[in-house]
Amino acid sequence: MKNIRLRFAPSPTGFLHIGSLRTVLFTYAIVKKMEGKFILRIEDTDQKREVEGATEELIKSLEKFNINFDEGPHVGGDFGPYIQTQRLEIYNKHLKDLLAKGEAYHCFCTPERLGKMRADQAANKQAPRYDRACRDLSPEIVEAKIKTGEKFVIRQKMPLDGVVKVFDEIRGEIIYKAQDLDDHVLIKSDGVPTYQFASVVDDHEMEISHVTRAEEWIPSLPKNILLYQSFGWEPPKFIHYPAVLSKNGGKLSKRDGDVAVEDYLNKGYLVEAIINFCILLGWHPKDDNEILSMSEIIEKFDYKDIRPSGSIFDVEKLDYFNGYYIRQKSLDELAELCKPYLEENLAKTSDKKQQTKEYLKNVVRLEQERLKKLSEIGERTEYFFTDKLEYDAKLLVWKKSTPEQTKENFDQVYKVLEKIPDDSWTNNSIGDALMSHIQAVGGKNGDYLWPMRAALTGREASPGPFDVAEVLGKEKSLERIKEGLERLS
RNA sequence: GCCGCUAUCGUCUAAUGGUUAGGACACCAGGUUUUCAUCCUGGUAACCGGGGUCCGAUUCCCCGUAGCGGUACCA
Repeated sequence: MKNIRLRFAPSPTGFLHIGSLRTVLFTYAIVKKMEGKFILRIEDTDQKREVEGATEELIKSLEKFNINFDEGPHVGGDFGPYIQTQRLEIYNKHLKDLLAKGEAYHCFCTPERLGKMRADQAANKQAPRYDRACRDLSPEIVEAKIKTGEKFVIRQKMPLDGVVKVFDEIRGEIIYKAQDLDDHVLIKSDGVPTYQFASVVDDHEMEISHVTRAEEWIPSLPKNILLYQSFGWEPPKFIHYPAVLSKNGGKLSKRDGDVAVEDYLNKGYLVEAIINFCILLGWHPKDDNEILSMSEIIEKFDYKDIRPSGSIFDVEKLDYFNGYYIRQKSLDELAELCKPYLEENLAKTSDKKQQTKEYLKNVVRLEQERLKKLSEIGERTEYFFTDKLEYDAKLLVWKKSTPEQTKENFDQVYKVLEKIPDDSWTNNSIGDALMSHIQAVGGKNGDYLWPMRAALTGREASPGPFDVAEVLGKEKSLERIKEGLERLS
């Protein structure tokens, strides 16, 4: 039985894309479920597109999701190096083998010639494909051209007829006609291999048991399989993940919202929520229970259950998961997570009491069940930190009540609250005092509580008045009620 | 153009050769001793189209259509 070894093989071309994260998550779930090894390999054969520091950022991002590798450029391993541009010698060795077997050939065609060829093919409504002009050059000619310094690439020699049968673990057998396959480039003129060559060599050399990648790679599967055959290697299993699409069905791009994982993190999406949401894009647990921790995912994951069709990234459902996980957090942890988003509010107040950890926790507590994203905490709790509330006096009047009535009720509320001793200024005692007063005078709750809440917060919607009053403190609360009373005059 | 993949509520999805086609998000309504939120209850909402095969197709096959992907000395 072959060892289970899977790899994540990104190109260091920028930030970690949310679609790539789904790829990692799927792969990670498979590896852990099968108790295999997880390898990070950096595919940097396109040096032009490489972004400085991208690999480090990527690893950092993944660490936030608790995705760790058994082997990789940052942790080492027995199958290194794990960066493709450091493996050139390995590719060279295998290339010689391939050339000797006659499975690949030198091509001296210039980019100009190829461009013209493709233009002609397009004009004639033909499929653009290399015309194989160099495929049957004699060894002598090839050698002579190399000697004169002519630039060349190495192309894979495709079969001229017949079919190539490939197997994808999710979709089953796919059959390609050999005539539809192009003699594509294996080694570029600068001697660096293309993805098609490097990935096959590496997956073999690194003893990868299951190649996992996005479905956009399906068309290159026949070429890859043929390469394995040319080398005389046994191919691994191939699992192509369905695409993650944008709201309008296209590729998930910046136009449709955030695509970088870090953007979601910065907006205050929780790691648990992102994982839970992403794993459900193309996969579903058998028992219909969609709330899943990473360990539950690993326990239940089976790549055979991955759906073949693409799925749309619907941020509304992510919001739901995020709200859910925010509600599950302990207050201490949530307050800690909210801290960065509260900085702006903290800067507004000079009141020392409002800058204590205790006050922050109380404020966060009142918003915990209302929060969809951590980043909302600042705006939602602004009134806890400002000295002067800005709002229209009309806000204070409840539904069909009148300003006169409201004023009268306000007066009563003030008097009741005033009598509560400082040391028993709590949610419960405030509530008890007010409710029994309202009952005694035979009033309606809303007639008293709405204006109180509005005066305390200056908002249409907020946590309840007793809660807010408790957190605000007696002095501040009375001050605001008095101010509300004045606004009505 | 050529090649390939895909097709169940708006979205993520489940199941099935005979079912009232199930769940989740969103949405709507009601309830939870003030608003918002939470929570609870209920509701609206789907088998892409056409042919076959079959006693019977959402399910199997073919065709079409649509979406997506590939068609680079990018990955």
